[in-house]
Amino acid sequence: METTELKIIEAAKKVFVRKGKDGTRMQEIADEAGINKSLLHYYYRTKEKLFGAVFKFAFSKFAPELVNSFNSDVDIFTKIENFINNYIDLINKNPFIPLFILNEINKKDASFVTNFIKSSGINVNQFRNQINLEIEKGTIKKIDPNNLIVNIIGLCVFPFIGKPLIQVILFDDNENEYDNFLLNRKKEVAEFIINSIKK
Amino acid sequence: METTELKIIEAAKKVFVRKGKDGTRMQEIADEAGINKSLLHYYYRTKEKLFGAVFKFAFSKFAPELVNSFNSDVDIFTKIENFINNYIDLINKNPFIPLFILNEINKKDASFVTNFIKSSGINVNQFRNQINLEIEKGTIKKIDPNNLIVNIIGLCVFPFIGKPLIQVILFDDNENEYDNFLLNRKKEVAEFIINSIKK
DNA sequence: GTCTATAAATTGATAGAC
DNA sequence: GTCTATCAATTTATAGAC
Repeated sequence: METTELKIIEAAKKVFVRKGKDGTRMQEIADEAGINKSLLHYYYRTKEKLFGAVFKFAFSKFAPELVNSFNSDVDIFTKIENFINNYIDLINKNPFIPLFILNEINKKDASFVTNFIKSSGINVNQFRNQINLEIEKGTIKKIDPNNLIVNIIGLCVFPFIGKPLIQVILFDDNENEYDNFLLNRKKEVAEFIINSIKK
Repeated sequence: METTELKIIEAAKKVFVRKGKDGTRMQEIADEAGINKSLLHYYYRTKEKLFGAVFKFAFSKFAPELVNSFNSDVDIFTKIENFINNYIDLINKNPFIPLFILNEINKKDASFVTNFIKSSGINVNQFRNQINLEIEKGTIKKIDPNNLIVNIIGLCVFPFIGKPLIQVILFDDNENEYDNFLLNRKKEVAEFIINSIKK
């Protein structure tokens, strides 16, 4: 099915994610969708509402993976490895969404962010408990669970949002080398984290 | 000294860094500086040129720290600890600059990024060699230097650009708890990395 | 539902008085 | 150097024909 509404939302995703809310022109979305500008307003009354739909989509793309991976019922090392594999795969398929989310969410006021995330169902308690349990059991070294969680996510996300910088500084602007770097990244991150926490 | 030009650039930094190039209005910079909008154009002919000055400043704030820390002549563990301490201090003093840089640089075309960074003098060869040497000597475990460098920087930067998200997800939107988390972060990151690479 | 035409508001930039 | 007034272009949004 290729309805107009679908064409609009797909085009809006492309342009908003690449250029941000402020940098996006309704005309460009219309061009990308191959339709008239007025039709955008017919389906989504305002730019703000269209942006809202795109933002919600972008966020909901990444939240479930977080929830499912962190709450799955496997041992801690497998869980960490699974998360890294799945999350980096996901970012690879949508490389511009993380920076888009981080950027737009930093502009929103606090209450919006709170309400939005609360309704997304992200909950890390199960994983937090598991980390503390493994520390008690002596499987892993003592570490603050919140710091470990931030480390895991940060190590997955940062290479993508920093790509233009890293590619030039570390790889002499060679995109092939950078793609190769990203290919190995899953293995490297998992190893780096496991090495750090394993007793 | 409180010249007009200084007031303008200070105001421009504040607004551009918070709202990005596209989200910034010349009027808002003028208001922030307490002067007339026309004066902005008198000193910096266009918005683009004023933005250029701000972007250059923001970047040059973070580049020297990278260069100096990575090229200093100390043992690898001290170097990593020093870098983390200095870099997180620096971000703490300018918490919105990293996301600003990452966001704007992702919009620029590749040749601009290349030329800009090349002229900034960032060079990681000394540090890269040191890592390889320590691996040979058996001081640290085998690890790809580029991955280690990305890990170090990412672990420092990510908690700041992800603050609004992390604060809600991990700290129930309690800002005090998050500030406390950031306070301990230097120690935690250093420990996490050293634990991972030390033999 | 989809288009053309146009309104209404915003905004970067300039001209010109002081 | 600094201001007021204003232009010119852009851009969101709507009205109305088909």
